[in-house]
Amino acid sequence: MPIKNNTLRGIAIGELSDRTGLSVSAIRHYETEGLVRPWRTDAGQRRFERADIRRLSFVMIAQGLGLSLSDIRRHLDGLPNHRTPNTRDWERISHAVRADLDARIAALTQLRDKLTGCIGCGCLSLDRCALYNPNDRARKLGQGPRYLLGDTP
Amino acid sequence: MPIKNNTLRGIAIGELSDRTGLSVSAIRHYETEGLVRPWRTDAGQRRFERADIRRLSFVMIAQGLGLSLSDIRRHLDGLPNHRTPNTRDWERISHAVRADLDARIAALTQLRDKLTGCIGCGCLSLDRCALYNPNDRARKLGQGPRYLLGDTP
DNA sequence: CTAATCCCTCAAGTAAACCTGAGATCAAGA
DNA sequence: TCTTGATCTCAGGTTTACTTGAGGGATTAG
Repeated sequence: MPIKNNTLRGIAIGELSDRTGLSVSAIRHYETEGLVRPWRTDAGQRRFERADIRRLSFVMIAQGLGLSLSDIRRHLDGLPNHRTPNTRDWERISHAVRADLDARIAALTQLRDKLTGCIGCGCLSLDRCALYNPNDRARKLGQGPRYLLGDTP
Repeated sequence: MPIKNNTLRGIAIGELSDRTGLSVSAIRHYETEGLVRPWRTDAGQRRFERADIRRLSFVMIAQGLGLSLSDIRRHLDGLPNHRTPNTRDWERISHAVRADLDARIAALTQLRDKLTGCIGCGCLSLDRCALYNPNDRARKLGQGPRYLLGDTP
């Protein structure tokens, strides 16, 4: 049976997986993306801290809100490095996430209103439709998939 | 110089590219995705119709609104097959797109309000945060990237 | 007729966010 | 000590929406 509740020796990746519901591979991926920074045992195994559970919870929540991992990393970088983040710290970055969300909702609402105005006007043609604005459309950021809404590179 | 305005012989892909602003490769890709269905010359070259310009405009607009190609194909399937779509047809599918948008805005707004409620409550932990609802989070649709907002498979 | 375009079909690459082995090591209970 | 079960790394696959390049016909102006 795996080790449980061993705070002093740190939390192993499997246990963290159990506690967060994230897969082991996802957690490893988050490490390579800089979202968590576990220390290593002499043998090279990852050990996490209790605070990382909340960190990963934030990642999951922010993803549910539609943020990309790089967005999330950017937000997490707002946390203190050399002490465990407290409630106020989390509050601060949550406010920042809310601002992101507000902006995306506003942009989407604006587009919807344009579309509503266009329906029935015989529009939807390239030459005069307000919706077809090259600058408004998702810009090409190199290749790969476009950011669906409010593209954030 | 390329052929222009040859409606009888159909529009070649290069001209369609010039008229829509889409790249040739993008148009070919849209064909493989079933968004346009050009006929072929004896030699196998694609020929498009005038109505395809509007069709592609719709694709571009809908993409700007954040719809995926499969979403768009689903909408385009609502157009008549054996005659050129008229204004009323386009109106109808535009309404459907609007409904999609409304739903996404509503979902996003609801999430934002939950987040707002959570800020300052010392929340953001897996056990009691309203934001962490496994069913609300982007579901795993096989692998690949998650749909950023209101995932639509 | 020929050079200059245009077009065609694959195959493979790109970015994001992981998953799935393969082959090897580590840790802990019996 | 030995045998599971957990971990490790690294390579390669998946999806979406295309792009780029290779190798080879098709069209047309001159």
